[in-house]
Amino acid sequence: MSERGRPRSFDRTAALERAMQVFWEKGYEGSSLADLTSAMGINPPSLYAAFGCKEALYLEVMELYSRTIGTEIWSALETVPNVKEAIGSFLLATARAYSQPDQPHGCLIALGGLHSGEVTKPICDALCRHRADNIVKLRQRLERAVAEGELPASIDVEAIATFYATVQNGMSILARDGGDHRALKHVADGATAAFDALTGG
Amino acid sequence: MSERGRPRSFDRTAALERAMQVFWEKGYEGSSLADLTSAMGINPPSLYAAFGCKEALYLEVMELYSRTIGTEIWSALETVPNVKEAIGSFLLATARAYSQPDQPHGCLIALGGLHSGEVTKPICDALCRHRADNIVKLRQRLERAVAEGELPASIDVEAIATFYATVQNGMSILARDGGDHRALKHVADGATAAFDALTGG
DNA sequence: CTTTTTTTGTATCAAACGATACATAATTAA
DNA sequence: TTAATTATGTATCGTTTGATACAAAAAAAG
Repeated sequence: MSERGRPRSFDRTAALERAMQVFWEKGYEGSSLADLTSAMGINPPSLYAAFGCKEALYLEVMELYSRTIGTEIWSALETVPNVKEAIGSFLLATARAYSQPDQPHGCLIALGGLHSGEVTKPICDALCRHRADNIVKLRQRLERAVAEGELPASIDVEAIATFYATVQNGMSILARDGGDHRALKHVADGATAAFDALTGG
Repeated sequence: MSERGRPRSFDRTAALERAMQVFWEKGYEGSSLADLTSAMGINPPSLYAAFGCKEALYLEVMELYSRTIGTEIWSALETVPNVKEAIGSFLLATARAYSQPDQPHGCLIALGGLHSGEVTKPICDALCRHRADNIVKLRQRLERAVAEGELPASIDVEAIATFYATVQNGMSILARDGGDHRALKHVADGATAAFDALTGG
């Protein structure tokens, strides 16, 4: 790409990961440029040259989060054959991810942009889109189970998908309030135990 | 109390209610003094004379919210005799309150202070205390049901209370994302349907 | 009356905010 | 070499932030 001129003196990916930690912990509005540049180990002009602006940096952080932590949480939903076990594994992965001791608790996406005054419109839209996509993923997994004959076609897939996405989002708040892995696992187990009642089994 | 001096020219309670709307919609950091004074119909010196500072105003708003909207949501939990119906009513009241068309969607307390950088320490502590108290209220209701012989003593009351508080918190995020009363009711119904599985019935 | 007390509106404060101007340094291309 | 290009550090920009100083206004107390 750009080979001419003075080379960048920092690792762009490493800096982005540092920025993710800051935004994840403090939120968009709560993270000042000073917080970010300090954590990233660079000065403002380097940040603006490499990422554009604070908003663009946040959007890029969102994609990084989705690609790494997000994938970690959601992969089991597709890979586990039995639908109830798949959702159970997905919720346990959520409990695990949300209580990692070396990371901010809860989900960057679930907790972001919940107040209109604290994020820009593009960020709010992107966050809402990601959260809506979570419901879609769950619904499609349930539809697959119906297609495979594992669940009756009479179930309300949208309602059940919304239920599990809502439980997961609530787990982010629980994790932020200091809920440990044990507490999160109880919620995951409880929601899994509800599966039969929800699917009319 | 203070009868001497120039009388206040605005309704303190009405102004507090306006402030609640702003904080509820935009969050603490997202609400500027200009937003607040504009909505309250007063100038900064009047705000500071009547409420102290932005932080104190928010804390007072929290109490108002808890006393009004909060009571609206939680009263059924105590008044309904049957514990499953009590929790069901509590969740339906939540669904109703979170989707009022003339109010911000979701709960001021559930959505507040989720990012350390966006609130002061006293506010974060007060919000966490309120949310922890929600779990206590649910646990005590379950303990009452056990004492009344409605549920077996073998159940994990803390785990079940945490589950329902978590579902309720998730409903705030769903409501913020545009989830309507129908979607919220589905979640409430689903969580209520899970009651028997959770209580080993 | 006059004095005292409190509130009000205007105008503004110092600090923090996101974002840049600018000169210098470091690299490639000619 | 020289020119062109890009990144860096310092220092600072204009705005917005939460919060006040101040004088005028409006009430009760003496």
